[in-house]
Amino acid sequence: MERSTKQRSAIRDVLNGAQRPLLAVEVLLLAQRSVPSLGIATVYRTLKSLVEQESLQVVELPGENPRFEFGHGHHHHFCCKTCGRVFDVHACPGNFTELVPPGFEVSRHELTLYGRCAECEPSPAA
Amino acid sequence: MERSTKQRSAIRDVLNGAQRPLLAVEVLLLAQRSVPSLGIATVYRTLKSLVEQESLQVVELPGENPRFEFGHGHHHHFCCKTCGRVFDVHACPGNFTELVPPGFEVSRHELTLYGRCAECEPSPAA
DNA sequence: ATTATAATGATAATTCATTATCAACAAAAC
DNA sequence: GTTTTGTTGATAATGAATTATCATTATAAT
Repeated sequence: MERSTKQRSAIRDVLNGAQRPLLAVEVLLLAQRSVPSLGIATVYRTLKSLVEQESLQVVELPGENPRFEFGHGHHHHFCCKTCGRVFDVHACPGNFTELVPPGFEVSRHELTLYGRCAECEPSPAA
Repeated sequence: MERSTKQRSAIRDVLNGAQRPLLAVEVLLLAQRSVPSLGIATVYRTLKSLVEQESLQVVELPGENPRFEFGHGHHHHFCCKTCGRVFDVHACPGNFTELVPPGFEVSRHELTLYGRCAECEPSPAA
């Protein structure tokens, strides 16, 4: 049977606590705060099984490594070009069916916004 | 000086002819119609220099390898889940500034639509 | 506390796209 | 046609993320 370990709890907690999707490396670093000995292999193993067994979602942004977050409905993402962090955007402009030519059928969409997050300074030469 | 070769013309022609961004492998296969001996190394070399020197744009879709297309203004993409091809979508819903929390600044956006293209059959059990 | 075995962590191995290497080839100048 | 040297293609090498291996550790039942 499956055992409960401090490593898995730490990884779960980190994913639950973050308000944003995390890279495997981010999970590692954040979870090492509670379990310093944590290795990257355990992170990958746990992420993989969470994705297979539960509601952990894989978030893929263009040209970036997969991020992970516990699912909470349809939403989009904002990527800060300064700090590289990705935030959830819970608003959605709606359906984009009318953007495509006749004969095309839209079933899903992904929207990624880029810019500067609230915590990052505006560029010096304003 | 730079030399003009049949390989480069073939690659250029393929990129110009396609109405959509192409993977390196797609460029290879399409260009081999005119130059059967064409190797993948030449494709990568040519794509790289075109991106550096000219208006060849890199199109990154979530979880996919980069595609390439000659630039023609701001637009988005439609990815057919059946055939895997990516098409240009020249319409744009506009700016998404109001979707993000105060303090956040949106400078760019990427929109990817998924569904079925006009050439692919609808799923059998309608 | 003992035991069975699932889980961990260090790291080797894998995967796969992309890049480097280099001998053979070919474009452009002469 | 000959020469110069940029270009090509086969393939080895690289890089980076992820996965497998395996001895060790730790959970949970007894």
